Amino acid sequence: MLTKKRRQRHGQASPTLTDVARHAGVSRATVSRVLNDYPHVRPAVRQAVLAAKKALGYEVNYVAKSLASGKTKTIGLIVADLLNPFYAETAKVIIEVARGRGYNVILCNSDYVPGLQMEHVDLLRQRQVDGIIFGSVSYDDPDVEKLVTSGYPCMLYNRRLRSGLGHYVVVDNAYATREVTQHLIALGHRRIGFIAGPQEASTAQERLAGFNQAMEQAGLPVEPALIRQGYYKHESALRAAESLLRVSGRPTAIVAGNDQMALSVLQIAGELGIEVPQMLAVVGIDGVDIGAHYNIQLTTVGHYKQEMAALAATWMIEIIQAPERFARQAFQHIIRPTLIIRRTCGAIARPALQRRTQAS
Amino acid sequence: MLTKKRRQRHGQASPTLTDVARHAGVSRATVSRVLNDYPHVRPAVRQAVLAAKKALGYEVNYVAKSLASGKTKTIGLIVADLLNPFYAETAKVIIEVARGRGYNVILCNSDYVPGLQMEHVDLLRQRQVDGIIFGSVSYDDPDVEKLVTSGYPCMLYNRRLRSGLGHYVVVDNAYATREVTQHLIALGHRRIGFIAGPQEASTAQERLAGFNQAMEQAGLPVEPALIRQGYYKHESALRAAESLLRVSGRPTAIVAGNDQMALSVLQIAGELGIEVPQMLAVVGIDGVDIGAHYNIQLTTVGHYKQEMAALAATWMIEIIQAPERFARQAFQHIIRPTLIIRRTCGAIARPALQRRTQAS
DNA sequence: CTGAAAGCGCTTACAG
DNA sequence: CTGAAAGCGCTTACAG
Repeated sequence: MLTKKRRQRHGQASPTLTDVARHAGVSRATVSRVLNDYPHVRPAVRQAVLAAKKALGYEVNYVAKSLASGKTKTIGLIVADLLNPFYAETAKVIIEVARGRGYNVILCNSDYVPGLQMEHVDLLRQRQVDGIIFGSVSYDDPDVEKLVTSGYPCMLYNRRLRSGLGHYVVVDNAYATREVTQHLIALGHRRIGFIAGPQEASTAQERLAGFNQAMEQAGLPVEPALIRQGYYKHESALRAAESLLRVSGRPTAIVAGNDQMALSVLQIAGELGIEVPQMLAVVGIDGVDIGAHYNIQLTTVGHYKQEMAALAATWMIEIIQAPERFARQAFQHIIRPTLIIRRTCGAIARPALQRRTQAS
Repeated sequence: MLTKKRRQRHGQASPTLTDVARHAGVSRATVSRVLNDYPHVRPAVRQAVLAAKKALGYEVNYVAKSLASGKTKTIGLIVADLLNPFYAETAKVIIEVARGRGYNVILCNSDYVPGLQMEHVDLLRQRQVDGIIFGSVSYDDPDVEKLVTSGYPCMLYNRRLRSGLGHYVVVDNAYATREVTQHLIALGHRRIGFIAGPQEASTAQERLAGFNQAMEQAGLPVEPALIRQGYYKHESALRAAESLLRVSGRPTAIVAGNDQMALSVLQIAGELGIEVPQMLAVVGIDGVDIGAHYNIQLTTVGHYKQEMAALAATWMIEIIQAPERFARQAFQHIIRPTLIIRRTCGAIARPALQRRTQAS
């Protein structure tokens, strides 16, 4: 009486492929073939196997299958912060695209800490995930570079490596920031503040560069005193915005390095009694959903996050399934975003009512 | 020359436990023992194994370990909608608690579709996850009930089963809704509208019941015309709120079944030119982060989601690790939430500035 | 078209 | 305290 381990644990054991084979009177190899839709199986045999499977209520054990086949049909996804709507919104798309192709995703939060990210990478590799999608890679990260050049299936989205290595899908950050800055300049703003993301993020550097470009092209001075570090985090962005708004000769407009920090600026402005957009224009970047809310109406640059996430997931899976296709040629895609003009920039007197009134 | 499969794939193979054993001159069993911190191993042998591991750069293969040990150290988490901040915020806590105890989580999105949830359950079981945390179980769900009574490790949070089966951690929804409704009544409101969640959610039924209780206790009539279905979704809540606000004799206050729908009410009120809180009081339930934003300042019932998520994760793992402890006695925890008074209910003339000014 | 056999990389009683 | 052996539940060349 050979008791399977499972039998010991719960009262009853799940049937295995061996059980199905016995029930159908065929070999385990044959069962495996029909279960995996191999071509050359006699219809009668196929029917018998399927009947046995149904009779026993057999379900495949993916762990065993993974060990034998060398693929887990699982991908790891590392984001900086699930509380930043940008990551929640892109994670959702990635999870759904992956699911549509039979992949599950293990979600990890690096909390904007580069060290934590590598811990997750190690763990995910131990788990034998088929690939890893990074939402928050550091601009210079020797570990990730090594991983990428080793041929390990990786996909970067949102941020990329300074070296330019690896497969990635990003937005044209300099363009995005130029767009939004030029928009403010066109509205007559001259003293424009900027709240930057952390140095180690490519997005932060590129967005700052775009801001500087727009200012210079307009012949406006870039005052260091008007540039503050917000680290893409709510708390630090609050402090950055507050100090920016408490100086004498404060800016008349602020470009936030992302929507999350733009929300922080709106928070502080409100608390300080500085009316937006009458006394201060505020713009962000990312196009997170909440920015469209009536009480927020954040002007931003967006319309790219869904595409970015879908591309990242789709091509991650392509790379996993045919790595040789991508060994020489990296998949590198840059999306051009769209300026979304809403209320906080001051360009619109009152909100449009079209959509709602028509829906009534 | 026995080429491992891995060797065929990439240029080089990862070292296995067998390699470590050979390198250290011991058996694989011994390597396994030191790697898993078994007590009775001679210190010298332990050192040798650890040295070999380091020399080879060995990392465990969790898939093999899972197959042999029968545990994957992975839990499944099914939420209704990652775009609802409540789920993003609780998912983050669950992922972090799990990580602290060595568990990874596979995140699934049921999109409020009961059928999709069962698909995910089947997939997660095939993946041999050690347990499943449900964030959005249906009030009546024979499949989940069967799963729960079969002894499969499950944890429900947020919602529970009508049968009362299973381990769960929920908030006292009736109390929560009574609190917020009584608050509105105390402020003088008599015509109060309610936007309900979907029938199949225990939270929706309990919150509606709490609303009715508060109204009845105050001797106020519950007018069916003032109760609308919002399904916990933005789009349908928009429609529900709009129809509620366009009737003649519209309510002076609206209780939304959750914060997500309260945001929808604020959206519509804004678009219709109905000022909050002067012309309409709005309250929600959940205490999502964005509700605290200056531009929103949503009165709600909260201060429970972190605890709920942490308890769900912690006890899920306890149950996984000692199922016999919970075979007779279910873990069932009900959290009493706190009323959070902010601006949208009209109780506060102008927002408090304390925190900020003190921080300056 | 199908089966016997080896193998994936671990763990775990069972001896000693 | 340690090793030999069996086993976890699959897949995959290799024959036929």
